[in-house]
Amino acid sequence: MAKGRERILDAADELFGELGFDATATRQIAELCGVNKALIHYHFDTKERLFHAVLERYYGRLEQVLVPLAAGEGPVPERMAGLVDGYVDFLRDNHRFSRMLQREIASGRHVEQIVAHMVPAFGVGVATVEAAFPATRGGDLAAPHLLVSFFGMVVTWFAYAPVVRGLLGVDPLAPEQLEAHKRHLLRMLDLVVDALDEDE
Amino acid sequence: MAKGRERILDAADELFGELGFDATATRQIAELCGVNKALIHYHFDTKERLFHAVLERYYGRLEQVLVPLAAGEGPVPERMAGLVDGYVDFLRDNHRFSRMLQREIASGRHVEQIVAHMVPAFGVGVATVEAAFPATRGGDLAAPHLLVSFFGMVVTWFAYAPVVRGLLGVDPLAPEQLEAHKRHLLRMLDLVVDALDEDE
Amino acid sequence: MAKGRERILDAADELFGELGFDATATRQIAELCGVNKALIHYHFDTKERLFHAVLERYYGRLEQVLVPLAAGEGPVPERMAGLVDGYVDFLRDNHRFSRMLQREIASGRHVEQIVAHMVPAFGVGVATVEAAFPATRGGDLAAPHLLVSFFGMVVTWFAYAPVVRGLLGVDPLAPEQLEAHKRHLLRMLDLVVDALDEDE
Amino acid sequence: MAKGRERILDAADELFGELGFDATATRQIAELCGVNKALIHYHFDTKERLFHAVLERYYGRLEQVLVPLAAGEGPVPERMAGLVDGYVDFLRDNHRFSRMLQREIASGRHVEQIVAHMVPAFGVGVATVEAAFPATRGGDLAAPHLLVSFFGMVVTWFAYAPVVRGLLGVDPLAPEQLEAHKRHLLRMLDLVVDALDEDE
DNA sequence: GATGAATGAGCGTTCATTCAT
DNA sequence: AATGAATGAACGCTCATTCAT
Repeated sequence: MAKGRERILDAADELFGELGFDATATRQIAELCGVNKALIHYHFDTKERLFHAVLERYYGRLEQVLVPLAAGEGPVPERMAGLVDGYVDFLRDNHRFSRMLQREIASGRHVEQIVAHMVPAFGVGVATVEAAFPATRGGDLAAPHLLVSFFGMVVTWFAYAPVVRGLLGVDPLAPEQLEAHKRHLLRMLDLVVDALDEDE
Repeated sequence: MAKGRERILDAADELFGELGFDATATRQIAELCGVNKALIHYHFDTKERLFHAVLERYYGRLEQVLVPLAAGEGPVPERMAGLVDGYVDFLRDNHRFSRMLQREIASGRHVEQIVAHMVPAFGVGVATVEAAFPATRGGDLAAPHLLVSFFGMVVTWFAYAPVVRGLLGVDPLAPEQLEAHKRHLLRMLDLVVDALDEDE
Repeated sequence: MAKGRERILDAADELFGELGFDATATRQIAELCGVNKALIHYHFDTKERLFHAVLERYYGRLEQVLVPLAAGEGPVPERMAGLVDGYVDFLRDNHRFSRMLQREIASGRHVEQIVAHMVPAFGVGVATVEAAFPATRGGDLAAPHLLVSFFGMVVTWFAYAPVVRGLLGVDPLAPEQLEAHKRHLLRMLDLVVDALDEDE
Repeated sequence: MAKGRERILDAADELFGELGFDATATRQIAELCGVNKALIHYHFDTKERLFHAVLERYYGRLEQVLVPLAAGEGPVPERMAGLVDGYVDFLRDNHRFSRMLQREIASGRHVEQIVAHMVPAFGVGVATVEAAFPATRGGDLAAPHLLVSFFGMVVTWFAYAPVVRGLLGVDPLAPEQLEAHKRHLLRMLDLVVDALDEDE
């Protein structure tokens, strides 16, 4: 059975994502999913470990989406575009994930867990880009900077949704806006790939 | 007089920046600057308003730095580069500011205050870019997307410092790393400006 | 179970009755009955609601005593005397109740709750007196004034116990003094009933 | 000058009377009369002594009203009626006084001060009644009981104003209601005096 | 006479956690 | 697997009071 466990995870996901780790009380989680507060500790021991489990569930889903895209057989620039595309779609379908990430990273907490998941992905990314464009190693478009910049461009659009909404007057998470931003990101990628090709 | 007020602001800045709003207790702030807990409430009324005052102090400094750069007389691309440069320098010298921003924005709190400061700056930015490159309006390199992307690229490097450190094995906030990233950002800007020039 | 709940109620009764709502700290209540301070909020949510519950318990007891006396079959004057008698006895056995009432009513707080309990009793009282002595309606011995006066005479003896003690040099709550005052009240009632009979 | 002293007393009177001793903060008093909080302590030392001064001012006024009425030359029953009349008028013109009294007496605080003022008045009252109606000494209409009862009847009407308002649906402190209650009290006094005359 | 700054003690309340059942 | 009762620690905040000016 263990139906309670999943319901707790869902409620914790919602509240941690919406309010943040500190601002979420275990009492709220228990109330939201209709179980006793003590049951949370029975299943997850501490609030910290419950948060860990929520993050872990997200990373499981994310890797299921990104690994096939990264491991594809096509040319590198197309796979990079596919990853940007897939990552935007994933954040759109898991809109609380990016906010959770931003908050906790900036808080310096749970960073080990996040880094542990990012390091292998990042390693593969750097290796792939450097294999495709060996001349750029160490240049202004070196793989590590590129990856961080694209990661930043994608995630900022989601994490800053409330700010962007206030600035542009439209909902940055609405489908047409997301598509527009995706086209923008792919164009940026094009510019970079063209520059890398020239450097070659 | 009012020496206590400044000392409280300094301590609040440090703790809010390091731990976040929720994870910082007024008791900690009082202990850090050696004043009585009640004095915080005497000067700032609530913890919320103290945080507000800390942010406000940062925005005061930031505007003092950015406004002259934005209002310069030179060609637009050079002013854009100057702004990227100045913003990176500001975040380097106020390394807690970007983390505070990331956290609170992602938490959806204090967003009104942040937006209130960003809107005018953003408005000027969009108008300036569109005046310099009128053909791009509405395209994949439209001013709003560009601004958000560059803002995201700059701030991510700082806010994700702990992650980047774990990934690269070097301190991303060390002078040489910051310079390298600045060159990367300026190169990205070059690519965009070139593309905009071609579109013209 | 729920042994703690009753012990908290008892301790709250004692301290609210002795010191008043404002002058009683939840910490004191917890210490008096040997439970943790947080348990009070677990069972009663707020200090306000705890006070409410204490009052409610008193009204439950009071109604159990007075309703049978009021609903008796005998002649009205005898039932009035019975009520004075029963009310004095009740206040003697629940000596903190009248002080709590005086204080909170005079403070204008919890008045809704008190009025909610008094209104039906008062309504029955007025109707009964007016049915027995119809000619007095609107006169100087009109039922509402009479009821307030007798209520005032009874309760003042208890609520002003410390003053009366200082004035008379004897304990007004000692059995013989209470009996003397009860005889006084019944004599006052006699005078009124005789006057009402004459007016008829 | 000492203008500040009087303004503090007025503000303290209003707030103590309306909210009670505990529920009134010195900060509120200072804000209400527009002086600095520390000035209260400069003039009155402690909150306790400030309350004492407020009460003292009331007793000064009350004695100025009642002493001439009690010391009159006419027959005792008429002087008793005059006292009831004068006391009702005084409480009407100083409507916060009775609430303050009820509250603090029931709280058992400031009782020494109150008793100190009541004892001489009470002594004179008892002596006068016993001189006029010597046969009643120790009976059911003995002077102490009578005085407490009439004091209770008068003051209850004022102190229980919120309750009476909820019960009767009219404002018990409105002029016509006060007059009606005064007539009621004088009628009660008549009944007692007639009974005392018969006992003679 | 009057003030702004500062304090120590205490407030009601909430927290994550534990435990017996 | 699940619960109601209970706890110790900490929370933001308010209090009457003090003090230097």
